[in-house]
Amino acid sequence: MDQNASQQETVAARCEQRLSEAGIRPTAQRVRIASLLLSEPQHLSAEQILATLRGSGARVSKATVYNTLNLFAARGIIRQLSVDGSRAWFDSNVDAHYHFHDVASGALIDVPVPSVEFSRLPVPPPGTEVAGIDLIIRLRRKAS
Amino acid sequence: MDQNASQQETVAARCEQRLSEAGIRPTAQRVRIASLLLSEPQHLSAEQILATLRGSGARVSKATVYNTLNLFAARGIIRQLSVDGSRAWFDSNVDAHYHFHDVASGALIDVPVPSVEFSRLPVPPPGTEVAGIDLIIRLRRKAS
DNA sequence: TTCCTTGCAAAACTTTTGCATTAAA
DNA sequence: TTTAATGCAAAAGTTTTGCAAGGAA
Repeated sequence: MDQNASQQETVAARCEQRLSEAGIRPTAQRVRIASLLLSEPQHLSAEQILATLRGSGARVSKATVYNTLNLFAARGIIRQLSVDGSRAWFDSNVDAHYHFHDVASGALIDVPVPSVEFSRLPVPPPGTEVAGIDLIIRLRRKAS
Repeated sequence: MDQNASQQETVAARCEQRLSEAGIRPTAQRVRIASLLLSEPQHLSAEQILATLRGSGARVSKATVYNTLNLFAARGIIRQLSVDGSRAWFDSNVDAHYHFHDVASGALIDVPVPSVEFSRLPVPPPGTEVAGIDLIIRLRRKAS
């Protein structure tokens, strides 16, 4: 067994366990989707995931990809991002963090929590409380 | 002439001028869309605008609504928001500001700039600069 | 006239859903 | 065996586009 294969097996096994812990039945498709997303922190669209899986020989349907991503997001295994309205992005980093968005290229870059500090935040309207803060710093190419 | 009619005329006239200043030919449809949006700070979807205009007897097509909203957004007359990925929201307030988003009801509430203060922000990646900051504070119903 | 805008319908995309089939426990 | 997940195709929802007709300069 070469190193790549064993590495993938390790990732798959870890994902399987993580899904089980979340009460999600670890089917072949779900483990493959989880392995793809959770191998490293990244931002992927449903179509990208479908194309990547099919490109690597997996049998997966579009419906399953969407179902799975929604399920993962609902269980807190991934996070769905609204960046530009054209499509949803799925972030494998569920720890609190923010984003740079390079408008020209569409690239998303994680911004760790400690690099943003709020010295003042508005009081939520009566009867509500803050559930989360989505911060997107839009970037353009510097002229200079 | 009653007060309402004269008020509407004033709004329409103001919108017409604003469009002209932006180099946009103030056609009947554009003025109506601008009047609706710019009468007060608000967040509307394309469908809402279409329905409202048709409900008040205007002859407007869906294509024109979308074309017009995109045009206005490109010229900085309105601002397009990505809140939840389901559809675009158009904000008639183009001054810098942030938003509360009541996840349960979908409501959007403006947050004025002075009520948010950043004491630390990340340095943009080399070759880029900050074009804008989108901040959405998600709200849930308070349990207590 | 000439150019721009509109309306309509169709197309393009992304995402969801219904249902028969298949796989998991 | 029983329940849940998958795949396919179709549907649904939003937004864009092609093109003929209409309107402004």
